[in-house]
Amino acid sequence: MAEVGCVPDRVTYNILLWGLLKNKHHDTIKMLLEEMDGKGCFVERMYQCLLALDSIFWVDNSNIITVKVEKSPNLYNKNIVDVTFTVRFKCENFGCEREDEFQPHISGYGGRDHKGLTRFMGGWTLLKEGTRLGGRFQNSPRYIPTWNGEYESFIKGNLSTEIEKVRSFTRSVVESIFLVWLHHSQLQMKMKMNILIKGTFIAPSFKNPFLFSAIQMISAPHLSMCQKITKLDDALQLFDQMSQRKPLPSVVKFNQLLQAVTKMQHYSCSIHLFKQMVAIGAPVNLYTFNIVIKCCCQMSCTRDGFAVVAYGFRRGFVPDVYIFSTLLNGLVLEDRILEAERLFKKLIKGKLCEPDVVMYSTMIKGLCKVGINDTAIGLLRLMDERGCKPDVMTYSTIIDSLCKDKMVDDALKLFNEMIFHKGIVPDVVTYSSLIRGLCNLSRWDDAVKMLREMEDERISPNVITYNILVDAFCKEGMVEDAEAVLNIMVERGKVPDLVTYNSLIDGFCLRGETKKAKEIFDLIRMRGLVHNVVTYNSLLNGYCKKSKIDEALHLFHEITEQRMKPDVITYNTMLQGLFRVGRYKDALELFNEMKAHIQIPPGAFTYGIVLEGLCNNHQVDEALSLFRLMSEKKLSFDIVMYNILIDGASKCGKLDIAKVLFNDLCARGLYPDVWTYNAMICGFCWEGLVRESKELFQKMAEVGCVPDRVTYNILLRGLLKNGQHDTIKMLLEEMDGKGFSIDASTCSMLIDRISIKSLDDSLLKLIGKLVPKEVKEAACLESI
DNA sequence: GTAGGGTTAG
Repeated sequence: MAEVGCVPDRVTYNILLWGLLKNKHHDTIKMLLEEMDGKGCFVERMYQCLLALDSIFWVDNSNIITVKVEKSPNLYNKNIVDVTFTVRFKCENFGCEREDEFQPHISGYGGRDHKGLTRFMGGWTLLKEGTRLGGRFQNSPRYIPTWNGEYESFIKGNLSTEIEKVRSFTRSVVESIFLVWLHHSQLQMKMKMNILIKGTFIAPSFKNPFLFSAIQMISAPHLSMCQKITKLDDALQLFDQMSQRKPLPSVVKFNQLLQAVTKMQHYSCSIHLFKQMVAIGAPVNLYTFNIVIKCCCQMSCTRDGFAVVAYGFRRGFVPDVYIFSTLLNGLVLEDRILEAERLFKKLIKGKLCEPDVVMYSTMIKGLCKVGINDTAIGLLRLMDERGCKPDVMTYSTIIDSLCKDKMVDDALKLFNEMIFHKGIVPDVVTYSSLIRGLCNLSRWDDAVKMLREMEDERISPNVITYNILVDAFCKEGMVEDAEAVLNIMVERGKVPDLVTYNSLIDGFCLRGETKKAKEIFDLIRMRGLVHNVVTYNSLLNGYCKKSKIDEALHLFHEITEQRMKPDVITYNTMLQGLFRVGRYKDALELFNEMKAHIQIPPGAFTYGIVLEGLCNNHQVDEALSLFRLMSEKKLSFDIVMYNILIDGASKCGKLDIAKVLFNDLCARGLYPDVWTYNAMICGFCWEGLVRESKELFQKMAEVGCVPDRVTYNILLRGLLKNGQHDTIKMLLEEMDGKGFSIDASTCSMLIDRISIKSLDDSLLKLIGKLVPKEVKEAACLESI
C-alpha cells in the first residue's frame, strides 16, 4: 500500500490493530502503536477497550486492578446513551484482606433523550451474597458471573489457584460488560452507546511489560485527546509534539489544548502557548482569541485582553458576542463596573453585537457586585422585553446577590417568579445560594425545607451545597451537626474537600477546641489533600485566640517549610497572637518581616492591629510614633485608627494624649463616632472626671451621634465608681426605653452598691429587666 | 470537534 503511494490512514491502522489484537501479535502491536503515535493517529475507542481488556490477564497477584468504564461527556446528547461501569478489585496483601475489598461493584448510568426524559437507568450491583441484576439489562445475553458461595474457598484455598480465580473472574466480568454493550448497540440501533474502559494497573512485576506500556500509551494525551489532560506537563509535552508535526494539526486541536491548560487555571501558560503558536504560524481563529482573552481577564489584566482584541482585529478577526462577553466579564472581575456598563451600552448603541443571555447575565452580575440589585432586576426585565429570555443562571445571579445582602425574602420572590411565571427550572446552584442565605439569617427551618424541596425535585446537593451547610453549622459552633452533614455527604458519594475541612477547623477553633482542630488538620493530609494558606490561617487563629503561641509559631514556620507563602491574614493573625501574650517586641519584628515579604504593603487593618496591640501592651508612645510615621507615609487612615489610639491612651492613663488626638480630629476632617465618644467618656471616668464625661455624653447626643448600649454601660460604671448615684435611675430608665441591656460588670457593680445600701433596692426590678439571660446565668443572678 | 455567564472556607 505504502509502496504504491497509497498512504495508510487512521482507519487502516485501526483495522490492522484489531487484527493483531485478535491474533495476539503483541510485539507487532507495539510497533504499530508507535507508528500511529508518530503520525498522530488515534486509537479508536473500541480498540482501547480491547487493549484494556487484554491486559487484565497480565495482572500480578500483588496488584490493584481497576477497570473503570467512565461516563463519556455527551451524557445529555440526543439519542446517545453513555454507560459508566466500574470494576475495582484489590488484590493487595492477599489472604489478610478484608472481604469487602473483593467486592466488585458494577453500576450503570443512563442518558436522556431529547425530551430530557431518562431513557435508560440500570446496572448491576454485585453483592457478596450474590448478584443482583437491575435495569433494562436483565435480558442481557449473559449474566454477570457471581462470587456466590466461592468466597470461603477463595480466602482459604491455595494461593496460586485463587489468583487464577481472581483473574478468570475479572476477565469474565469485563467480558460480560463488553458483550452486553455489543448486544445493546446492535439491538437498539437508534440508541448509540459509548463505553470507555480505562485501566490503571500498578504492577511492580508486570508479566507483560509491553501491554503495560501500550495501556500507558493509549492513555497518553497525544493519542486520545478525548481523555482529559490533567497535568500541565502532559499538555506542554503535547504542545511540543503538535508543533513539530508536519503539517501542523488543525486549529481545533490547538484550541482544545489551550482550553485544557486554561481550565487548569494556568492562564499565563496559555498566553505563552498562544504566543508560541503565533510564532510558528499555527492556525488560530476566534475561539483561540477568546480563550487567550479570557486568560488575560482571569489574571486581572483585562487591559491586555483588549490589546489582544486589537491584535486580532488587525489580523482580520472581528470580535463577536463571545469575545465581548469575555471582556465584559473581565471588567466585572476587576470591579470596573462603570466601564463595564459603558462598554455594554456602547456595544448595543453601536450595534457592534447583539447581546445574548450570557452578555446580559454578565452585566447583571456586575450590577449585583456593586450592590445595585434593583438595577440588576431592571436589566432582567429589559432583556426579557427585548426578546432575550433570561435563564437559570441569570436568575441565580440575582438570587445569590439578594441572599448575600440578607434580602432572602426578595430572593425567594424572584425564585418563585422564575419557576411559576417563567417556567425555568432551578438547579443546584440556585438552591445552594438560597440555602446559604437562609442559614446566614439563622432561618434553619426554612433552610431544611429548601433542602427537602431540592431533594423532592431530584436535584442532588453537590460538594458546595454540603460545604455551605457544614460552614453554617461550624459558624454557630455546632461542629457535631457539621460532622453529621459530612457523614451524609460521604454516604451519598460526595468527597469532602479542603473547604469542608477548613470550615471544621474554624468550627473547633471557635469553641476553643484546638486539639480537635489539629486532628482535622492532620486528617486533611491523610485524605490525600494538601493544606493551603486558608487551612494554616484557620488553625493559627485557633492557637492565637487560645494564647497557644508556641504552637502558633511552629505552625507559622511550617508554612514556609511547605513552600507556601504566608499572606496578609497569616501575618495579621500572628501579630494579634503575639500582642495578646505580651510579646510586643516579637510582634514588631514580625511586622517588619511582613513588610519585607508581602508584595502589597500592609494596609489600615494591619496598622490597626499593631496600634491596638501596642496600646494593650502599654506602649502608647511607641504606638504614637508609629502613627506619626504612618502620616508621613501618607497612609490614609480613618476614624478607626484614632479610636484605637484614643481608647489605648485613655486606658493607659494618658488622658491628655487622648484629648489632643480627640481635638485633632476636626483639623483632619474626621468626625468622632460612637466609638470615639465611648473611648473618651471611658477615659474621663477612669480619671474621675465625671462632670466631663457627662458633658461629653450630652454633647454626642447634640451632634447627632446616638449613644449606644456600650456608652450607657461605660457611663454607669463611671458614675458608680465615683460614687455619683443621682442620675443612675434616670440612665437605667433611658436604657429600658431604648431596649439596651446592661453587661455583666455593670450589673455586678450595681448589685454590689445595693447590697451595701448605697443604692436603693427599688432599682432591683428595673435592673432585672435590663439584664440579658446569659448574664443572669453567668452571674448566678436568676433571682433578680 | 474548538470559545463567553451563576453557588462554598480564613
